[in-house]
Amino acid sequence: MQDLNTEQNILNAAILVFQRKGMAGARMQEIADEAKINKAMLHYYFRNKQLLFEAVFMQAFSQLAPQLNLIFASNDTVFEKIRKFNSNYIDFILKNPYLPTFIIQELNNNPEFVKKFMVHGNKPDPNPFLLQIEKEITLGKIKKIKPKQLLLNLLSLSVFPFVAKTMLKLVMDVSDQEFLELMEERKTLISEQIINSIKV
Amino acid sequence: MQDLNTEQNILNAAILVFQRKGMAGARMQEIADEAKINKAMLHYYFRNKQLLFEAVFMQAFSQLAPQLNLIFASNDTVFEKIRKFNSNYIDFILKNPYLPTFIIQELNNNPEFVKKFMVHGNKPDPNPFLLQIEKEITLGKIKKIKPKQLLLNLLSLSVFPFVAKTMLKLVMDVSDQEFLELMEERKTLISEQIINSIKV
DNA sequence: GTCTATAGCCAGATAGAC
DNA sequence: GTCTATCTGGCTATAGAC
Repeated sequence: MQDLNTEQNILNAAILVFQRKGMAGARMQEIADEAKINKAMLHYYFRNKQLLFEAVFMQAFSQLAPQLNLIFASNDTVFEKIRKFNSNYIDFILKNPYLPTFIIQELNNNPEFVKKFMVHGNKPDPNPFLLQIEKEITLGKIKKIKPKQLLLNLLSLSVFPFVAKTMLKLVMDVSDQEFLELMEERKTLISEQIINSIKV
Repeated sequence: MQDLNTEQNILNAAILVFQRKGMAGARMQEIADEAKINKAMLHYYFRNKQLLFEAVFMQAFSQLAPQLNLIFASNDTVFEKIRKFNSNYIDFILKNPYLPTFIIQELNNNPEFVKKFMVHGNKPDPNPFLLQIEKEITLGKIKKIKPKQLLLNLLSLSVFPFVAKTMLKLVMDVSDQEFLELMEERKTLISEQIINSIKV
């Protein structure tokens, strides 16, 4: 796992630390320790903290967006997309549980900065999905609802538990194991609830 | 609005800055500027940054929890609680939009620290609500569902849009005005969707 | 490419006059 | 209680040997 590539090794360590502490709270020394290399190496490879952070953020963000667009832009029906979204996306987040929190946190602390990454193929584009919802409503295939509200519901139900995991575990008194089981169950639970709410 | 009380004046300024930048990113100078007082005053009143932060966090947290418990512990039916929760809680967050993000962010960055506040009447306690759901399921009043999943749905649908607001505005191309309208609509929209999903 | 040593800066904290 | 001036420590960043 080590030394395949010092640069990727640093990135992996930086992801962990930036995710735990955020940009401002992260320490270059802690990243170096995590990567088991010398602190000076960080500067050798990434010049400074800001650039290292941007590399980490870029990598995180560019994983998330295409994943979303793949589903939004496919040829499936709205029902199928909802099912696929929950199944695939929750799976994806389970494998990268830090991503949503990290992105939302840094986006809140530094909204301007993030817009830099919102270009080319990196921007999540829900428009195809929103237009499709309009269309299926007109065709009488699903109940009337503001497309953005439907999308909000979809995102809220699937992403929120991960963002608020620490709080939820505390408040609802849930173990890591139970949390995983609940998330596993949600893959289908949420889909059925949403579909049920718009089924004609 | 100023000088009523220097201590509260500082707290108000600190809330703003800590919310924008988080504990690590916040600067004592920025808080002093925001409060239009001298930096030394911060130390005079709150001794150090950590204690000032704890005072801010405590104030934020102790607003949120009772608000929740009031609804969870009332004598209403599950349906009524769901309606009240969405109406009251979204209203409350609209007036304090920084609260959920702030709490979730600092809780993620420093899980240990937060447990200090999770005592006395300050801990959100969803148990009465969870037990009530079990009971109404047994009585055949609502469909079978894991109580925790229902609570997760409720919290997700109402809180997530606020936590992810910056991201959502960017991705869904929504103005502040439109965001408010969507949230206003959600007060009833969400309730009906959730109730619909568990109605026998 | 990797390391040690250190420069330089910035932010939290305090001393002390008023 | 409020201010100015200043100390101190910690952290980013670089110089330079190997």
